[in-house]
Formats: sequence, C-alpha cells, structure tokens
Amino acid sequence: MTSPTPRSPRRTARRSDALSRERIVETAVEVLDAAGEGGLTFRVLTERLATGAGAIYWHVANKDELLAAATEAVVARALPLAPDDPAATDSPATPDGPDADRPWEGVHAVALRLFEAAEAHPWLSAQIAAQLAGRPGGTVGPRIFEALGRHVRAMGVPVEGWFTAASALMHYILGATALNAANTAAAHALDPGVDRPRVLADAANAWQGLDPAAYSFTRTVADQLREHDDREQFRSGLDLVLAGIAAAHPPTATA
Amino acid sequence: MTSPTPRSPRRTARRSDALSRERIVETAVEVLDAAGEGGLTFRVLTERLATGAGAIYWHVANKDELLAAATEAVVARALPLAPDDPAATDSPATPDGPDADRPWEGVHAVALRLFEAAEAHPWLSAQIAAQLAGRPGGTVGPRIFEALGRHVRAMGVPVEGWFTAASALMHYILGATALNAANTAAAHALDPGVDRPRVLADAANAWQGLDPAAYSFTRTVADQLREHDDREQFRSGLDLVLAGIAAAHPPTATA
DNA sequence: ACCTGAACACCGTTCAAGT
DNA sequence: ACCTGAACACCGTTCAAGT
Repeated sequence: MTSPTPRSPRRTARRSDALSRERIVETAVEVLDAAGEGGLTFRVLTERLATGAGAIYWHVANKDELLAAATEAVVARALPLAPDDPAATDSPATPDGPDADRPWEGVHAVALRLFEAAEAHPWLSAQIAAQLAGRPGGTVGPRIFEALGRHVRAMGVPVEGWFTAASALMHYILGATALNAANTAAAHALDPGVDRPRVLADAANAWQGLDPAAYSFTRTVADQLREHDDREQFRSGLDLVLAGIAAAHPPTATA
Repeated sequence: MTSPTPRSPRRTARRSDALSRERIVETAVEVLDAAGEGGLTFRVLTERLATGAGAIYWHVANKDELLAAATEAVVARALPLAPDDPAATDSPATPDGPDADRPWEGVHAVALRLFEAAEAHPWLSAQIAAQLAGRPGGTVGPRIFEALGRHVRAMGVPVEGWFTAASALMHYILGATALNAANTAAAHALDPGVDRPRVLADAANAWQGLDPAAYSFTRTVADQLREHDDREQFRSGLDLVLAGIAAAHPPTATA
C-alpha cells in the first residue's frame, strides 16, 4: 500500500494486485453489497481498482455482463453443485445423512441457502430474476433448478411432475426472497438506523390505517405482519408448497 | 394536432391536452410498455408531452415516484377493489356466482389478472417487487394482499393461517410472473422476430447441452420445458400452493 | 399556479495512444 | 496482450426566469 511495487512479470502466475476478471467481479460484489445496483458505477470501480475505465472493459464487455458475472459468482458460492448420483437420495446440504425419512429437508436446505444469500446480498434476487429472464445461456437458472430438482426427485415425485414441482418451488423461493431481502435492505439504505422490527411496526400501522370497507382482510392480519419472523414465515410458506406437491403425488405402493 | 389551440382556461375543468399528473403517468406507462424501464427518460417524456422537464417535475417529484405511480395505476386497473363484505364468499371476478363449491377459483381469478397484467406490461413485476420493498406507504402491496386474502378467507382457512397463506400465494405469484413475463418480453426486446416457442426451444437445447454429471435432473426435464405452456404451468403451480394450504387446514366439522 | 429550457453533475462506453 | 485517460452522448435533476 505504502510503496507500489514495480511490475515484475515473472514469479507465480497469480499476483494479488493484478487486474483480472475475477478481481473485477469480486470488487463489483463488494460495491453492490455496500451501495446497491445504483451504486455500482465504472467510476467507483476504477477508483477501487486503481485503473482506467478501459482496463475494466478489456476484461468485461459491459455493465450487464458484469452484473451477470457477479450474480453467477454469488449463486455458485451459495449452491455448489456436486456431481449428481440419481440413485442417491441423500442431500449433501444436510450432514445428518439421507433424507429418505424427511424428504423435504433437502429442499429446505437449498431454499435457506438462497434466502441467506439474498439477505447478505440485497441486490441478488432482482439480478437472478433479470438473469433468468434475459440470459438464455446463463448458468444461474439451471443451477438453482438442479439443486431443487434433485430433492424433488428424492421426494418420490413421478417424472411427469418434476418440471411443475421444481418450477413452483423456484417461483415461490424467488418471490419470497425478492420481497424479504429487498425489504430489510431498502429500509436500511434509506436510514441505517431503522431495524427490522421498526419497519414491520410501521408497515403494520399503515395496514391498520387502511379503509375498513375496502381492506378488512388486510387490517385483520396487520398484527400477524407485525409479529412474524421473516425466516420462519419463509419456511412456513415453503412447507405449504411442499405439502401441495406431496398431496398432488401421493406415494404409491412401490415402497 | 395540426393547429395548436390557444389556451382558453374557462370551459370544462378537464382539457385533454392539458398537462396533468394523470396524463404524465399514462404516458409513462405507454413508454414503459414500448421501451422498458431503461427507455423511460424525461427526455422522451418531454417530447411526447411537448413540454419542458421542469413541467413534469412540477407534477411528479422524481423518476422513482413516477415509476411508483405507473405501477399503482396498472395494478389498480388489474385489481379493482370493491367494498368488502367479510360474510360473503363469492368472488366478483367469477361471474358464475359464489365459489363455495370451488373456493380456489377466486384465487385463480386474481392470480390470472396479475399474470395477464404482467404479460401486457413486462416491467410490472420488477416494479411491484421494488414497490413492496421500498415503499412502506404504497398501495400496491395491500391491494394485492387484500384481493388474494379475501379468497383465502373464503376457503375456510382459520384466522391464524391467513397471513401465511396469503403471503405464500403472493410470493409464488410474484415469482412466477416475474420470470414468465420478463422472459417473453426480454426475448422480444432483443429480437422482435423471435416468439415464445423459439425461446423455449433454445432454452431446452441449452439444458440438454449441460454437463450430464452435474445436471442430470435439469437435462431430464428439458423436454418438459420445451413443451410447457406458460399459463397452464402457472395455474398448475398455483394449484400446488392451494393444495398445500388446503392440506394444512383440513375442513373441520363446522359445515 | 404552472411552465420553459438552459445548465449541472454524473453516467456507460469508446478509442487513439501507450507499454 | 493489457492498460491509460480524455472524450462522447446521454441521463436525472435544478432553477432562474417567464406567464
């Protein structure tokens, strides 16, 4: 830091201060975490990396590709994909062995990893959605789908139901994380002082102030909104989807 | 159009060519539909409205507020909220009367309205998510929640389960519409020539080209991806969630 | 009260020029 | 092959000035 070392192109192939696509993407993730998508600009990137704009464009085509790479990096970290053995029913995410007895736990593990990734990286959910929509060749869609699907398979859902079940899970998880994580983070960005309970209290109060004639249902559950726990709620909703999948595919007499 | 009429401030209070917040929001929706969020700029707005930038800022605080207003306008149109009668169980969206026999149909009607709105306005889902996350005082959250919740109530779910059930439905619907609608639209924006079957075929081919060791599940359902119908898939997933809600709250002997 | 339009600070991206 | 940094076109927003 104090004295810039002169370029010595020999030695190991990897130098920590050399510019590389990997280092750019890592820095982009840091900036996104701290300042959101709006805060990620090529100017702050050139400052943090101590280069010119052109240097970044040498490694990355444009901002869209940079956002895609950042998203893929974070999702890949959250959902490492071990080689698959279709015959095995155990989930590597639950260390307590095969989930034959409680086949839903594998889905819960995957979902929670995504939930926590979205909590740590508030920009993630929106980027995943953008990725799935606009990038046919992207790897984040298949990665999430595969991670969920393996457990759907382990649940004993027949093949014809795989796509529907895995899609429904993915849709629920994406919708839930998009709202939940962005929720906390947005409040935080506006005013770092406010915490989650305060945000919920404000929202609940707003619900209670709604027109009774038009919003009787919403007013009734205002207290449930105030007191709910995000993660617990996420799990409960996930269980509803899983219960629906199980109900749609009752176990046959194969066992 | 040909000759600009001179200002005559008398007559009716409403003149079709006068600038107003309503007219600005309407124009914003048109621009968003045609060019997406990136295409909505104050420059194209000033051109379409034949004014200066300052005139727009007189009626609207900033771009965020304009996006919020556009979102609220579209959602309000998709989900008009009649005064609520908590005792009634019929859904105004299904003209064939009360849904006591098939209590899910009300949810389906609401969900389909949102699905279609998201199809017609590809920018909508992302904006709804942003709205729910960042705008505590906004009306779109309560509106969607109330529309869904009334039918949850009609399904016979006990009060303690209302918040969880309505939330799960909202999360699924938002996740599904976000992916589905943006999907078609993004492909359309890139190349207006490609249609939905072509996009699906490309995606399915990409899935089939994945590494067999890591993506066996995803590869297996590639054909289901290719042949699925968006709307039918959306309904099937919704039915899974509804089945889960029903399973979690089996009807008691109250009837 | 409502509108005009020039001006400001900032953004993503390009590109001739360097090493 | 990789990097520099000035330049370009464009963006959201402001504001003194008009009516």
